[in-house]
Amino acid sequence: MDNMQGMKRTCYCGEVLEAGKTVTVGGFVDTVRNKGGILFIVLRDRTGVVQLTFDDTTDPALFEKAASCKSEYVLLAKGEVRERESKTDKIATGHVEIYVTELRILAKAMTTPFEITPQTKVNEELRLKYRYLDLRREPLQRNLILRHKIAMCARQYFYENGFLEIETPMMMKSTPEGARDYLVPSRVHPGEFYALPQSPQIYKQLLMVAGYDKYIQLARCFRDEDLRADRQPEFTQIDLEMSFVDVDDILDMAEGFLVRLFHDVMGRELQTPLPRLTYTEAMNRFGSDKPDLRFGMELTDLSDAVKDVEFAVFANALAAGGTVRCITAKNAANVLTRKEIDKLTEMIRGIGAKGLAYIRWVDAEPNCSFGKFLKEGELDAIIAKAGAEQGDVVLIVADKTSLTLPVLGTLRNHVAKKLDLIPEDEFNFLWITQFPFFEKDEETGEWLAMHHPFTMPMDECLQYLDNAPEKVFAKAYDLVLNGTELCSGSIRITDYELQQKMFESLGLTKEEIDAKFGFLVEAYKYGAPPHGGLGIGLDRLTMTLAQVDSLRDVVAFPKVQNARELMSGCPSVVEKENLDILGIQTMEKAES
RNA sequence: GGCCUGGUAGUUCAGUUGGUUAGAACGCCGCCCUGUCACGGCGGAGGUCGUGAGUUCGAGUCUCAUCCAGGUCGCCA
Repeated sequence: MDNMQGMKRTCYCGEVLEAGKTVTVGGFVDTVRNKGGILFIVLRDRTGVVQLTFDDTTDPALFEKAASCKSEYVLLAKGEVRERESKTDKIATGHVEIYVTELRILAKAMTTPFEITPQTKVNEELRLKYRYLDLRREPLQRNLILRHKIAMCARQYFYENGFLEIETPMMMKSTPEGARDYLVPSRVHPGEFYALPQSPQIYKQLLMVAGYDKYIQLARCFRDEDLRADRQPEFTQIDLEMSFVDVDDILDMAEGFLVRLFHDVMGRELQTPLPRLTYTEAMNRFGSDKPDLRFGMELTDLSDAVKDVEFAVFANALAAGGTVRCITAKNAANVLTRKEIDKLTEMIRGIGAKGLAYIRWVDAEPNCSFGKFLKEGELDAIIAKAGAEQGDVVLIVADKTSLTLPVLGTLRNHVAKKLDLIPEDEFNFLWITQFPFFEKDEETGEWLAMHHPFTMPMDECLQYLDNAPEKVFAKAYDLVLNGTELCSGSIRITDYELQQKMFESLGLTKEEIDAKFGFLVEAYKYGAPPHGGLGIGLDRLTMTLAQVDSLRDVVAFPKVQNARELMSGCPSVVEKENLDILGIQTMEKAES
């Protein structure tokens, strides 16, 4: 094995573009192609690949050494860059090669458990166990580099706009967010715990009280909940907070960042202002508070058109104060066969719907699943309202409004995917504003805060706080991109009395308030400028811009569904004496 | 915690109503080849069919349990 003494890398593999120069490159062996008297090594680093060429007539010893190289060996090679005799346009450096005069083998490598190639079909479990090898692959490198560029752009943009980056603690008192906390035991205070932040919410609000009127942080956040493709237990937020602002100021600032991001990182122009929908409008039109606007297929209210129909499902839903609504899938009759509609029915039953009525219009006469209940002219009225024509399928759900809308929203996404209606390579942002302040617990009938209890109600709603919680909307907003929630924020309550009132309407006792956030309430008594902010999910943003389906593709060392990290195997059992120091008793983990 | 899908050479997969010695491609090892670039040619090694029970004369194949991974619902304001 060689060392680097006397040699220094002068450029990256992907930068070798010009013949005539002498360069030194370092990297991993991608492939070795030994033709007998001439030998090629493709060397790879994070910028790309370059071909090293060896000739057995010029230096037989060097040729032998090159011939001994295997995949993934780490090499340092010096030589003259030459025009190739036979060029290729398959790689960026395909018109040149390095005629190597000095070669160092800096490290040998075992045969890897899977091939390091851009496209892989390898089981993700194996790739995650050898994550450092998977990360050598070009797509993952590209994603992590994209992530870096987004983070850098965020810092630049917000720094230029006067934001200060301030770190908040990783060990803190539990915040009043909704998720379970990851806890850290205190050795000094046995039986007491820190929580890892679910977000820096409280600290950034206190920074506003402290007068640091524009704050930003790329904040690591932790939530101990079950994972999804778009949910990891630890994630990063571009977290910010501003003073002396109202909703529009914050949205404008965030939009400025997105414009800059798209220009600098994606090389595209973003039209602003971004569309803004209220929560109520989004639910009514798309059945979702994070609608994908890359396609239409909006919901239609059929309640009026079916109000006299003697079909028990519709009549019962309407009588109970519910609704009858539909989506109309244009030209879908061939794809959405009877069998497919049955599958859809089964799917929405899984999310609480009782069933799915449909009109499938293939031949001259539409086929209607509830046709026998219809009187003269009623089908025409429904079809007209739904805007259906021959070739279309109308999918109808009748139930409580709070169930019907999200079910159709799910159906809308599902059908759009099925019909291939979602354009690739399009980025469709929108803001959702005016979220309901309270949410009724279906079981207990209690009103709960939909956002954290420091969210400011809209000015015109304050009068309803005591008597009509359903009429109270919040100065809260989400940013949605292609159906993914990217960002969430609000204006905070800065008035001490109003904050007390909010706590009271949420049923918190004085003792509970004191114990949970006494210090925060106290802080607001010393004068707080109006403020608000938001947190942009860096992981999800990267995932969407990289056009991949899983956060695992944009996180260097992700965790799997059961929150384990397959490479190191953590979480892991710790020595009993360590637990004793912390005053923690655990069940003995069964050894298998 | 519920539901769905998957687990067979290093990797990706095939494997017939249950029946001889479980196959292919890529990778790996050896030899040959002076312009390859998915290099090519010849030869070779490599398997506890996730694990454990059961049914059977006989199980990769059928049954049950269990582990692992993915998706999803609950959950994540």
